[in-house]
Amino acid sequence: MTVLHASSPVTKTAPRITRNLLRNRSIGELSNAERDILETAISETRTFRAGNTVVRHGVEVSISTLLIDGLMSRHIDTRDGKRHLVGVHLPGDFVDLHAYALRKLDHDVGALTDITVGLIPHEELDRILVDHPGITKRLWFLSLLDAAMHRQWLYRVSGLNALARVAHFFCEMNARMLAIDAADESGFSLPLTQLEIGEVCSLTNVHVCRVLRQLRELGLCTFRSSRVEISNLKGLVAAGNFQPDYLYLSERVARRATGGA
Amino acid sequence: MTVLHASSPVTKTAPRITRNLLRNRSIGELSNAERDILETAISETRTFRAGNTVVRHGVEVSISTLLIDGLMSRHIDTRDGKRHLVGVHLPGDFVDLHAYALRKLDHDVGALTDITVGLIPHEELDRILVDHPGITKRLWFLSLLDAAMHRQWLYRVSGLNALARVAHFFCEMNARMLAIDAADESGFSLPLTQLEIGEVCSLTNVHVCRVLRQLRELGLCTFRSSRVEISNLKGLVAAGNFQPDYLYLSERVARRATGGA
DNA sequence: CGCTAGCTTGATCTCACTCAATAGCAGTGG
DNA sequence: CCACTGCTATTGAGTGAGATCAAGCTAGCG
Repeated sequence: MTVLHASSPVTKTAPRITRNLLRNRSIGELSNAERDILETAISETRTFRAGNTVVRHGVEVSISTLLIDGLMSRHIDTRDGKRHLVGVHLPGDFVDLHAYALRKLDHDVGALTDITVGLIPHEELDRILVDHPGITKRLWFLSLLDAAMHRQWLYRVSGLNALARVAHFFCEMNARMLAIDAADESGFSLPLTQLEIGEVCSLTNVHVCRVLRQLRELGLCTFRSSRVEISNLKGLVAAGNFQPDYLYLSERVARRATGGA
Repeated sequence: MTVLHASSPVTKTAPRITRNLLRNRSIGELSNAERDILETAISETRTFRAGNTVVRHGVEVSISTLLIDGLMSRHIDTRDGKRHLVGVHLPGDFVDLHAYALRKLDHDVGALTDITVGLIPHEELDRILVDHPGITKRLWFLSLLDAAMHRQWLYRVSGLNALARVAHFFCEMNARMLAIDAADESGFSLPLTQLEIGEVCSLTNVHVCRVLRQLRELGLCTFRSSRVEISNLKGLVAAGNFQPDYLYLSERVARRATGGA
């Protein structure tokens, strides 16, 4: 479990592994020195195929993973076989940083698409904790961001109806994609099935399908072949009652994420 | 906002202010030295009356609050006046520790009952961050615990029906109360209205009332005059599909919280 | 070509919401 | 002392958003 073969050597040139880490957030970008330290801490990179479980709940772990490429999920499964997503992760997300202090996770972590991750042994984090309080605070910030997203997800499923939930989720994804430069004015790629969107929004795949049609008919957005095409961002933001402050984005990106509302 | 009168002097004798902080958790108790440092960091204690808002969302804060006595809530309000609780806090909880790295909160924090809190200026946390990595890691752990609870709340409202939600919530409260020695074998005090339980479980007060009757009729528990009387803990745990691992309790308390399941 | 996974649409059902009326209880003031 | 107000709890009747069940469709792929 702890011994992983170094299949792909660490690349520290050109596009940096940490390029999307904390990118466009309110606390400002990482310095090059900070990036160096973090990239040195990454012992290796690794790939997983879509659908694979990366970390299973309850198992003691000694490594955390930084998502470099692809989409990951965090989910809680029920005895009757239903899956509930409690998080969707994009490149630049420190997917299971919380494993560092918790040791065991209370949920599963999986690959939604083929992914590339960087692995950081917890001894490296120990070192950062002692030697680099500045970086520690930034990593802590990341955990808190995660919790802030959980709270908003809680609001989403308990405070919004089906249409608004999906709209809100699309707005969040759009905002986070914008932050890592993975969305343009017209939309973004979202390689999820309708079933998975349902697992995020606590809806059945059947109802997600109906809601997507509604969003289309309202002229707000179109979801087809793993891409969200936004036709009316302000309308979508209003439909989902989306306020991006919980993402702690840089002002510029926050403005773009709401269509300048 | 930042200047607060030192109405009640800090007491460092007898029952320590930090007595419930991280009490009975899996990472072990705080040492006396750690308690000393944290208690020195608490600039003063303060009281609020039930119903008051302690921290409002969006306002920059420079102090975090440790709950010493009473119950607090964290909630997101909707435009149509509905309130959604995203957290309930017990003595020993570091209610808005996340304000330290986030600066502004994305939700409101309020007093559910009359409360006493300890105030820790963020400069003190800065000092701890630099000088005491061990304490920093413990505080970080607390933030992560918070996030873990959010995830389970997400599961509760999206994966369980009305009866199970309330049962799950009662089980969580029981477990957390046990951890701070505020519950006995028969039950615990829970000074919430049915409306507030509804705001936690995403149910209307009317439906909470019906669910409470069901729980009574099933012989699982009774909620009356702000107290949960548990008649069949194992049954309640089963009804709520409650697994306390997300609370990262000490083994002893975890066992008590499930009735030795 | 057939198989499978995902999407779509329709019909029916149900859990929890809404609306409404009543009762209990605490506090307040005459 | 009782009358009044406001909050909380309780119970009933009717409603509706989304679930469930079922069938057909589409597209990618070995």
